[in-house]
Amino acid sequence: MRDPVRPSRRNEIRQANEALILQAAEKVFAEAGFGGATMQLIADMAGLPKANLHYYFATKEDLYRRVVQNIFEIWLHAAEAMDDASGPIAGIGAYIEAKMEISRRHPDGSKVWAYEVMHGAPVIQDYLETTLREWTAGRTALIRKWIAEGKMAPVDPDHLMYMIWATTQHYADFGHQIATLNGGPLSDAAWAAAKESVKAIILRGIGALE
Amino acid sequence: MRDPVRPSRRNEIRQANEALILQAAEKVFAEAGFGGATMQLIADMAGLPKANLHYYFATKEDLYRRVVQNIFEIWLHAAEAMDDASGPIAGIGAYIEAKMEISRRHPDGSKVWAYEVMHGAPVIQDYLETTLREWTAGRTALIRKWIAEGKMAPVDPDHLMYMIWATTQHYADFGHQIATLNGGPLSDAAWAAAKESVKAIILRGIGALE
DNA sequence: GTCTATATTTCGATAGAC
DNA sequence: GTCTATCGAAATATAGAC
Repeated sequence: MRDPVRPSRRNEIRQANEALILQAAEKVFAEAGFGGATMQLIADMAGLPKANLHYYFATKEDLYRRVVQNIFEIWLHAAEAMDDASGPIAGIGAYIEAKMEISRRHPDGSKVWAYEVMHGAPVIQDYLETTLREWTAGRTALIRKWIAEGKMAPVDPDHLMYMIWATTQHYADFGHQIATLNGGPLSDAAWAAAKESVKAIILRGIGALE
Repeated sequence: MRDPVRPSRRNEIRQANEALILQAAEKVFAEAGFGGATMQLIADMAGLPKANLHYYFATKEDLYRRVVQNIFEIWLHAAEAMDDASGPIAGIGAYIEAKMEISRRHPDGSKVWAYEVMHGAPVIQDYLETTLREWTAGRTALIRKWIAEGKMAPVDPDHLMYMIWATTQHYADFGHQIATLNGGPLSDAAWAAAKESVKAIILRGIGALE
């Protein structure tokens, strides 16, 4: 064989290193934005020489794009419980819980997404126009069905989705502000209380508790 | 006189140029973040040579700090209608309306604030710990009073404030995403509908409509 | 696949004529 | 107070030995 490293072994190395770099990149992009992040900082955090990053990801923008796509995929799967539910209390309640849990577990990914959208979505505009638009249309249709069945008040489904996104992601994107006002990071109990508060106000707000 | 420009005239020039630069800087910082913004871009947008920016603002960070302080001041004054109200329907309703109107009129300022907080508030941490904390304590005390008087449901005042901030600012910070899903920027009527949707869900959600 | 050294560009900031 | 020219630092990206 010309190559001492077998394809499968090489794939393992590539996958492991890509994951390591992506994890470091997510953190640095979240802390500094795309413009403020440097390949050197990402390399240091990953414990690799800077040139290795360019071996696995051709450009800084390619690396950034992968980080944004990751959080997007995670969010897309968060609504499966909503689709299976028979009504808004279980469905929207489960969706809020899932989104809150993602804010807690993946705050950096959420921040990178916020950064990307805030600056005009230069690298994921096509996702907004295709995948996200179709995904949203499906969920608002479900909400309209629940309204027609008398299971909740006739609220605007789009603005309801915006409120759920805004509120749940706020605990990630503005986590630093919340921690400062709270006198420190939210404890497990405080996170549970936050979930319940958000669920209670929104579910009552759409008339799903009566 | 040694100086051909009288102090008052000089002050007028300084004020006018500072305002011009701050306006351009807000737009560029909103579009690119602190790290992605360049003094050259800001100078081009203001129609001035780059060196003039350094004449009025010693460093890029000084200029950025002024932009962040501006939006903070605007938000602080948005709750005056809340303080004067006799209950949550008028008070919180007016606060939501004021915050929505600011998101519509100052989307760039809102984005710069979001950028700053998302990245750990390196230049306005002291504001969070002093002014914002005191301001929030005053408003949550007012909400607790309304709850004690039986004017609204016993929701957690802090999480209610987070929801109001998150939802209203979402229309500025994620305005690009909303416009994409909406098929274009929100019309006057769409903005009015957004305001009413947000008010309706939150006011019903805190039990202030019954 | 890894890493050192470096090419090239662009940034923030300043000097100095006007 | 304005503007051209430029310095020094730091960035992305690559070349090439191992």
